[in-house]
Amino acid sequence: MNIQPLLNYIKNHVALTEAEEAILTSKVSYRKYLKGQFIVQQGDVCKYECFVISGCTKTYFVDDEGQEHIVMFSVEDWWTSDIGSFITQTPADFNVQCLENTELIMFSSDIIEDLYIEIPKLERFFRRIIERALVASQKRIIRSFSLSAKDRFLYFRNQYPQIEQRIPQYMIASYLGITKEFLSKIKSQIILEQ
Amino acid sequence: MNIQPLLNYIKNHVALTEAEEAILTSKVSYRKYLKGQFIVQQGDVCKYECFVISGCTKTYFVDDEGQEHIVMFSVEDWWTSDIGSFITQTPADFNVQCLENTELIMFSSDIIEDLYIEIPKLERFFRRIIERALVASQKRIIRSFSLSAKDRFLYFRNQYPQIEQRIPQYMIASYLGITKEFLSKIKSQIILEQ
DNA sequence: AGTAAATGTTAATCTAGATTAACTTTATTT
DNA sequence: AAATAAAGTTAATCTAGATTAACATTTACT
Repeated sequence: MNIQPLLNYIKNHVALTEAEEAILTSKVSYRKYLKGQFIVQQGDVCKYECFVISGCTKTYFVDDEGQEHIVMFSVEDWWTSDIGSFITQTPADFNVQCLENTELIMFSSDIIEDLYIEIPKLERFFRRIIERALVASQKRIIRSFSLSAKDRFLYFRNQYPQIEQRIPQYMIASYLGITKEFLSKIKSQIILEQ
Repeated sequence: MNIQPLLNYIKNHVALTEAEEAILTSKVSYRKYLKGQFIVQQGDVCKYECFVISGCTKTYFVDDEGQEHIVMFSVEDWWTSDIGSFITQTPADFNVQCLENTELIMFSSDIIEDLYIEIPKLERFFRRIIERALVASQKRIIRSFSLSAKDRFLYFRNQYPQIEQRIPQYMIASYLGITKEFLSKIKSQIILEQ
């Protein structure tokens, strides 16, 4: 089990002692998933918050018309979960599926509460992570209302050039809230402009 | 200073002792704003997270074309702030303006860090508040991608019937990401259907 | 290598919602 | 009670992006 990327990541936010790192390491679990497998399925109760060690996942939901909408991608050093389901222990709105073979560190809902008490610094750490996620989510709402599809795509390409490379274009279109045909049109338009 | 609504609100999440309530009360500040006044202005660094005791605010930003986009409304027992600016102490993206005379309890960025240390239960409290806000924000993204303007309006009307009553319609249109003319059309369409 | 499946492109047509503009109704101020 | 401003409505026209469908290219599988 390779937990070092998580420890490094935590180090950027709070300083854990070796003893605290040992407690953390003993409580979390490690798991490998294959490409195509589901970490969470819509309707299940989500039991884990997961830190991605390697690989890539998509978080999406299927609407009443059967349309798939991708809400986020997660790659190395990102988190993935249906946090709404996790914190309330109610059925998940989202599916989390692996787009590549993926290694995760998993925090179960039971042990995370213990960890908050044993290592209060971790409660601070998660508070900060969630604050950042909230800010990012609010900014995404702004973008969805104030930018055209083309500008949202350019923003995405600029912010996550690595992700654009490893994910099929029709999934990026879904993430941007447009059809794959229209993204194709946008891309050919961008090429013509250069 | 009427802090009781905040203490009641906190009670729903964590149990504070009388001593802890006294510490909290001594550290937060209380302020009244008049209708039209700004709690935060785009470009300023946001110094406070605010709990609304009475009144109503809108949080909005102005895009490059000068268009106003309302991100949220806050009424009694809600929070208001530019949380991105608050946590990073960088210039705010948003304006927060009072739509009515408004009474607030304000947590400054300095004292909130002290409070987390003095009363760790408050760090838990804020973590949970922020988790909920994140979930709400993610669900709003889903709705913006998967629902038509009409369905977003019906959802809003159903979730926040009190807010619909006290806010001008053109602001609700802005919150929904549509023009006031189109909201007007939607409403007359809904009336015809009944 | 050859076939099937997955992914991406192009173009014609259609529609939800924007824009513009003129008008009506409701609040506010004097 | 007028006058003025703010808020809401209606209708005509326009456009960003959806839908449909046929085709092209890339990737994976036997």
